[in-house]
Amino acid sequence: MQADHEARTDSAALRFDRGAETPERLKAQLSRLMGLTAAQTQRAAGDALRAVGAHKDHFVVLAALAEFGPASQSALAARAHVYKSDLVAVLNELADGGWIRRAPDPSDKRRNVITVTAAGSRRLAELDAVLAGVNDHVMTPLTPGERTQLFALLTRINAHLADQR
Amino acid sequence: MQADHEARTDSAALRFDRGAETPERLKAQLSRLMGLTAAQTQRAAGDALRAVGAHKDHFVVLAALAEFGPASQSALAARAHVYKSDLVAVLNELADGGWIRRAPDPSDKRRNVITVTAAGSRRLAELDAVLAGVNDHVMTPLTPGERTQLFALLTRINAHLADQR
DNA sequence: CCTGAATTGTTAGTACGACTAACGTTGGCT
DNA sequence: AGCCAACGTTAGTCGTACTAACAATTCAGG
Repeated sequence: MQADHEARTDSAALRFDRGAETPERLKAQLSRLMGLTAAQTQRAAGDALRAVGAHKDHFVVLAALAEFGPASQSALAARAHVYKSDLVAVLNELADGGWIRRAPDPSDKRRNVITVTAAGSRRLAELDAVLAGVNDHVMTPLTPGERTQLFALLTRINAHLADQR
Repeated sequence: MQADHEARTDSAALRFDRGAETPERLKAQLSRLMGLTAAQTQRAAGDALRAVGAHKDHFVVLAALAEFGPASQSALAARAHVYKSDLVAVLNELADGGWIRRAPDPSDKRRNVITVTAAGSRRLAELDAVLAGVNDHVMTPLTPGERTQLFALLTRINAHLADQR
């Protein structure tokens, strides 16, 4: 057996329509199509980030820091929508890479002030480029107009569902 | 505090664009938009199924049985793309509801033959209706033409990504 | 200024889905 | 006969979303 040189798992299990092998009823389920396609996309993004030693939250946290400036961990958790408990590990990893600095806040000894380093800014740019590549790869079969359309349709659905209650 | 009468968690954490609160870089990531929207959709589907005491695999397995006829557990696992290890629990639940029968195969004592009961057919129709309602709810803001388009775009992306290697 | 309540970072743990490994039983093959 | 493959089942890993509890610190009110 020599079957896993680069795909982690099946990769065909995420195919929505396998012709006669796929029950017709499943082919009508948008939730399934969206779920599978999102899983493919996230796997692609996850793999690409893993290849450079990062993962999703690294990008999210660096982006939040870059755009909103230094923050305490709980402010950061709120902004990046990462649980403060999970943030601890993310910050440890980012600090190990030298991409952020975690310093005690002199004005409030409960707080840490998180700051992006110069290397952190470069790292963010790197991860941004990686993800741009993934997005492009995912949307390869679509024309520019179709890409815009897809983005718009998903955005409307997302806003609609988020507005519920 | 009295804030969780029916939403299991945040529900706002799945919003893609929170205006000024959302870092601009995140607003360019299709993988994020797709992931969040798929999560919303799957949460809606999961909640709706849970409300009638079912979950995703119940539907998938019943659909496969209904369209391909009685099968052994491993055949079913292959067709429904459910791991045979997980299928055990699903079949236990379906059997408890009286929706399937699990009988030993007389011609091969290793096998169980799984059959849908009449109640199982009705159950499938019920779950199908529940999911149709969810799909409709999710796509509320879209016109019929847009719904078709979204389906088509996602289908192309899914096929493209599944064809990789 | 003192005491109780709230906040901060952290550790630990739950819930759940996707996925793998191993095992006893049975069957087909030669 | 003997060996390997397939069957159903149990158990366990891994990753991610999410909650609970806790010590340290700060803050507000009497």
